[in-house]
Amino acid sequence: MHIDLDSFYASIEEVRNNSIKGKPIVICVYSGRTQNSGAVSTSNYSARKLGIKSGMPIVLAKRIAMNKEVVFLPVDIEYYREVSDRIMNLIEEESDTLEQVSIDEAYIDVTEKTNSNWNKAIQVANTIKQKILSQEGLTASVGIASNKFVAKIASDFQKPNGLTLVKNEEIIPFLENLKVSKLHGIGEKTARVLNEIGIETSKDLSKCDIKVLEEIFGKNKAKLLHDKSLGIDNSIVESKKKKQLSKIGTLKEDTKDKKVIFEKIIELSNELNQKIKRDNVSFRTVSLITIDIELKTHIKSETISQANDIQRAVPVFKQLLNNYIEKNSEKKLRRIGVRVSNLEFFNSQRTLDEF
DNA sequence: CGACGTGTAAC
DNA sequence: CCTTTTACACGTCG
Repeated sequence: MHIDLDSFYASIEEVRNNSIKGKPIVICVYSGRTQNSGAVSTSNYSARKLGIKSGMPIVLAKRIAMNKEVVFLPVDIEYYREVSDRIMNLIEEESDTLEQVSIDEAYIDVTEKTNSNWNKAIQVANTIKQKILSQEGLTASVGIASNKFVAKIASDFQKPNGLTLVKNEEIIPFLENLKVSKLHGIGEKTARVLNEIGIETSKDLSKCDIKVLEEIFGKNKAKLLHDKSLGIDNSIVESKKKKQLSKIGTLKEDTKDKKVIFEKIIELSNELNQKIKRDNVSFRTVSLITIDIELKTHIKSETISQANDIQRAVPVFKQLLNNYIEKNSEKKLRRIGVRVSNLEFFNSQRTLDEF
């Protein structure tokens, strides 16, 4: 089963403030560069009808919103996480296994609990939907199928507040007419390449000779694409450990001034350190993410001995920045980020100052 | 085989 | 006009 909280951030804000309920709501990530620089994180369905969508520049959204009553709010991720945690706990209680994939999405396995009975699965889904509604005032869209991939697409089929069951014999007819870009894992690039060779729908893809796909995408990806077209997915529902933590930010203005950039690195490092402490992890690999004025991203990394505090990473960031500036003396930077990976989790038991 | 950089994808 | 965070595959190098 795949459970997707409907326009999560925007819906939470509606619950928080009854006076904006039903109005178009746009949740924004302000970059702090100018008054309205930044992007739209989430909009509710009322705002989507106007054409305000995720990822859109805020300035553009405001232009569309001109002369209309549209509510713009900044993201309050801390609060959304609290709500999310409560909901995930509630979902977990109704599941054999929970796999949370993001703040507003989860897969659950209910094979045991339902004895592989579709009707029982629908009951479980409705119980979960009802609890989320009564306890948090939010709606969710649910997809039920015999694998994660089909469940994911099913949850997207009727939104918001949907419930879609796809039984095994319904998988092919269900997928058949979908555009390839609707298949989870096929993004913009892959869809474009497929379109170029005349493949528009899932059906087209399933009929395409695997050899042809191998020519273009290589053996592994070809198999993956072919499986997707037939709704085949053997991956299991399992909770996964985080593999990296990062924090990225936008510079006040494009610059190549080492001092200015490093100040931002320090600021981001402190924020990243909070995450490191919160998750109680140590790290071995340290990366500096640079995004230049053309929005091209570069990542430079270095692996060090195990550390549990960002203090150990800061000199590495400095070094990586020096290297970058040396090699790209002409290029100004727009954004900068810090990342740690090669993580190891600790029991709260273990004392940390042994490093 | 581990480390690293890049591309793709999703949220 | 252009945010943030994470994952994973693949090629390459030593």
